[in-house]
Amino acid sequence: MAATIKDVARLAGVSQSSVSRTLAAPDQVRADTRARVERAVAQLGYEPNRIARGLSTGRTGTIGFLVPDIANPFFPGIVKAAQRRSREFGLAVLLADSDEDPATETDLIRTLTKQVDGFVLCAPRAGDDDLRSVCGDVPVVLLNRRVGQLPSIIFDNADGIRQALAHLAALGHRRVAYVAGPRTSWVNRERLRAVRTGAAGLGLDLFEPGNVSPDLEGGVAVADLVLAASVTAVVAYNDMIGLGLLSRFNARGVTVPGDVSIVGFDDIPASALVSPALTTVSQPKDQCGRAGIDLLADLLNDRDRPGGTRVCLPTRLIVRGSTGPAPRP
Amino acid sequence: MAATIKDVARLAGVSQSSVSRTLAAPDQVRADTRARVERAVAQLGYEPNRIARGLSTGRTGTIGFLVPDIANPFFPGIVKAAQRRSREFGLAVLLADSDEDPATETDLIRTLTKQVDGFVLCAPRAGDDDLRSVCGDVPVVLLNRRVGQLPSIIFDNADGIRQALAHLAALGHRRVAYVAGPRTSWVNRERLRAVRTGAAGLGLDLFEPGNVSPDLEGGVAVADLVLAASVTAVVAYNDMIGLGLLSRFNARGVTVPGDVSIVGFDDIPASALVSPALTTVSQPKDQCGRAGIDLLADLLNDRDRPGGTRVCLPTRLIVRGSTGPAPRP
DNA sequence: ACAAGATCTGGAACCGCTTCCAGCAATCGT
DNA sequence: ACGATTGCTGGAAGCGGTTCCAGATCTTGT
Repeated sequence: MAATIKDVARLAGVSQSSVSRTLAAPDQVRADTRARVERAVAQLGYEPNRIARGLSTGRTGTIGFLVPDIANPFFPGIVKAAQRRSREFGLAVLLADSDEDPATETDLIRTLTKQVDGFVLCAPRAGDDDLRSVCGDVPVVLLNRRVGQLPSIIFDNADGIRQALAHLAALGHRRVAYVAGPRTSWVNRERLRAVRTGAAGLGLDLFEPGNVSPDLEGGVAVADLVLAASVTAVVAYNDMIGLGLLSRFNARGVTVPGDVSIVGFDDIPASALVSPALTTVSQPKDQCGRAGIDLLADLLNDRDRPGGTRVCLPTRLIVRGSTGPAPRP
Repeated sequence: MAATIKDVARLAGVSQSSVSRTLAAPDQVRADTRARVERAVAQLGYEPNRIARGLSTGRTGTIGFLVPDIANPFFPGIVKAAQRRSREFGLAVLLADSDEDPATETDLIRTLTKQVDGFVLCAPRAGDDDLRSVCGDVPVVLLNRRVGQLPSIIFDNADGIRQALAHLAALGHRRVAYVAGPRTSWVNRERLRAVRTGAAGLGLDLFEPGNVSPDLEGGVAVADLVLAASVTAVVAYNDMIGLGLLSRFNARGVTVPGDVSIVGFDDIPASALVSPALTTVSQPKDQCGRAGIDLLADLLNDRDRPGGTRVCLPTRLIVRGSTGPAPRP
């Protein structure tokens, strides 16, 4: 059995209180008491039981990290960074995967809420109101989603889209398609809006084949529609759709970027591996995960943040092989 | 503030004990008492505080799930399945990422060990003895690793390799390379052994360029060595190495599978997306994650398992575009 | 050297729940 | 109808910490 605070107290010849204090507020105990306690702690290899501590302090030293789908290549990078940062704060991470289902999501939050000090909700699928009601009970940081004034870390989707469109325009493209993701996705709405204003600003002719599921199949399914619309370039809601387009174009003998250019969004690992490699908008995922934990940690210690509680991270266009000059008509 | 057991007891007009019993062992309380408690529970929306329960029962309802690198595409699928299964058991999952470092790994296990009921260690990097010592304190299930008689779920690496070599032999390949992964990896040792016996059995000439890191760079770095050895096919320790080989071959104008065939191992998502798509040995990852939780749950309830505590899951060769008939000399 | 103040310490209550134990009521056998 | 089981229930003692409070000890100023 592991040593308890009582064992330490007995060995050191002091009271439990003193042991507790030595650990929590060393400057409140006399040097020699502290020394004896520390010796006893070392000798017994004592480490406070976090569960017990949690019961009396109401703080568990654990945070909940919720993702819609950990198997989606967009998320592991964020989780990893968050994980690493949490460890630096001595926080453990309770991972929850909602399987893209809003009901499961709120359910998970509800059941986990008493075991954690706070939540990081990564691209939550639940509605604004549900999210707001959750945040009443426990500190929450939103990642890749913004709801009112709630603390959040987002990427500069609009600027990413702007860069992508400017890149295409510079290559001589005049008519481009935007393949939208799920209608209910906050990020999709952001990107869609940016595409519309961006296209208008650059004088681009915009074709919108509608919303598809944000995976390979979605891209494959919409590819022929895009082709029939005689665009010379297509911007995809995300890389998976972009890869689906690429795959279907290849299959139909449409050359990329000779006949049509493709730009994705997210810079998932696979995008660099296909050929031609996918031009895409990259987001600092590790920074996002890290900043999410930083923000939550500040919230937990109700520290004020100089930068405010709503962070926007820059995006960057990565030009690879899938974009090239527009073909001559 | 959330309702406590006291509130429920007061409202129902019974003692705390009865409330507790109603929840834990309903058949030990009289029907009408139970009914009153249940009504009070419903009315207050009471849910027992797991922390408090954990303190008195010594069980937290949480399991630790440790991976070497969640950003490695091999793991998210397993984590996801494990996650889903845990939820069915009412278990929460504490995720830990060791960053491929054995010391971090044992450290994580040690610090988390008092917050969890048990661990699932996914492809642990620590040495056998460290692992054994951990398992003394807390129930542990090993995934993709076997250490003595410890409970474990592994894939049938040997059979996967056998299938891959048989496939190549059938295509007329006579001289093949095996690009080994990290020397310290248990899985690598398994696969290497299987390659040697398999090649001998099939009368294949085996070239071993040595160990490389199990990522894209590893594959790229070793590609020229493989080529210089005039093999017609190469089996890679894993898909990332396989993709690295493919990429370098492409760059050098070596056609795949015209000049040389490539077989990977793991069937990560990207392998299906590249062209030619990578022939690879697939492992039932979701089954693995699920079985890991099942096994741990049995251990936690010290149930006896009919199947024993060491499970071996089948592997399956997925033939794609990267393998073809051996070129005529 | 002594009172006032500051510093340190131990006792005890408490966090929310489980579980042992004793007691009481209802049931049973004869 | 009576004692012996059996079935339920409430009280209370933990689980392992933290923290408030009162009292003991040590400084300090004079």
